[in-house]
Amino acid sequence: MSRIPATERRSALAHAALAVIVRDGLAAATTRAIVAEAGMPLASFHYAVPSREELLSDVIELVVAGEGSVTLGSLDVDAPDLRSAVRATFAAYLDLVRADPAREQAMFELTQHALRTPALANLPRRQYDSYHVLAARVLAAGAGRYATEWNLPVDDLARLVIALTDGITLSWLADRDDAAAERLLDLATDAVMAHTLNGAPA
Amino acid sequence: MSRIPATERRSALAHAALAVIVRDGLAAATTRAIVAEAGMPLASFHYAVPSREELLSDVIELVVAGEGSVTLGSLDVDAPDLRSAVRATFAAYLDLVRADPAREQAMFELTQHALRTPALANLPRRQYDSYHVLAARVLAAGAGRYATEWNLPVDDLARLVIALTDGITLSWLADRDDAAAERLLDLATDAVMAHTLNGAPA
DNA sequence: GTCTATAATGAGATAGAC
DNA sequence: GTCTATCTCATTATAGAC
Repeated sequence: MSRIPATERRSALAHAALAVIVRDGLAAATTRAIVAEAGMPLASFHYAVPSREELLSDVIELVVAGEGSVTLGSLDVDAPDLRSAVRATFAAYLDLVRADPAREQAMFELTQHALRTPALANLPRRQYDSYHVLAARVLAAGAGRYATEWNLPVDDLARLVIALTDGITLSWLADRDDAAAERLLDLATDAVMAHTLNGAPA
Repeated sequence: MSRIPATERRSALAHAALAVIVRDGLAAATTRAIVAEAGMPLASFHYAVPSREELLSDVIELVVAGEGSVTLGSLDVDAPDLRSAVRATFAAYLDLVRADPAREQAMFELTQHALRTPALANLPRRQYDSYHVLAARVLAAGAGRYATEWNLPVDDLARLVIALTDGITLSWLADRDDAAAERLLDLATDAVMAHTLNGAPA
């Protein structure tokens, strides 16, 4: 494990830590588990990072930078209309959650940890800012593509989308009820589509 | 600390643990912190409870039983119409979160912990069931009071309400943006009111 | 039955050999 | 610079005095 600069090691440790947190949870992400994941000796940890808390800060930076959460590039371009595109995008997101539930759980765990840690307490704001920015971009692109407009600021609608997304995720994680989740996707779609200029009736 | 039956001690420990988790987070809820909160000597812990994990199971039972989360009895009876009542109820909930953010955070932490622990993995389902039942009851009562009907099964709408509630809570916890939260309450109200029989335009 | 005192374990962090 | 071996501390859990 020689010839690797400290900054690269630090980054490798952060990625390894995220992998451990996703697989086994935040509580299981001990320094030992992290270096084992990274294939490094234990002492490399404090050679590259001052403390475990600082590494967790790095991990949350990864998440804020979008490396942690599943991301959707844009509204489904194959959909015949905006409503279908919105529905398909919510559905695609839920599919990603279903395919890797532990990943979304890890995001929540990291957010909660940051909120409890004074030195990290400002990170969740940036994390949700990045979510909101992403949602706003997707909403704006969708309106443009289907020649529609939203009847309120896209930032407000973005916050609704992220709130719905979190709520969809948490309820599915709790009860794994696919049928109920599908019905919830319909209602989430309605909630968004109610704010097109012409009202967009179902 | 004498003459207290083991079952009462166990219950006292669970309540003390919940208090510690709310105040300092789940990671800080060590056996020492819990017995200190309960005013008991350390050895009482394993006299009343086999292990820390079993006590956490008790704590989640408290939450499922409704002792943990803030609960709203019914839709605001002073509201002039159903829309106002729904808006006021969402607002009242957000006020409770704002008054005691750590409590809602603790609920999320306990849910995530349960999902990561095989022996507790079925508890979040019951937890969310109880949320959904509560929401369904409030929705049904509200429709009755204002002589309206929901145009879909109240259980489906209840799931939307809980999803919105979780989303509202998480976004506010992350950025503490009161103004944005207020606008989100408006959109959440719209989302619910879109499903009254007559469509209930804003 | 209750609690003091003490294991036994696993954690974060470091000294010092190479 | 790198890693083996170790330190120190906090944790869960228990033994044994009263």
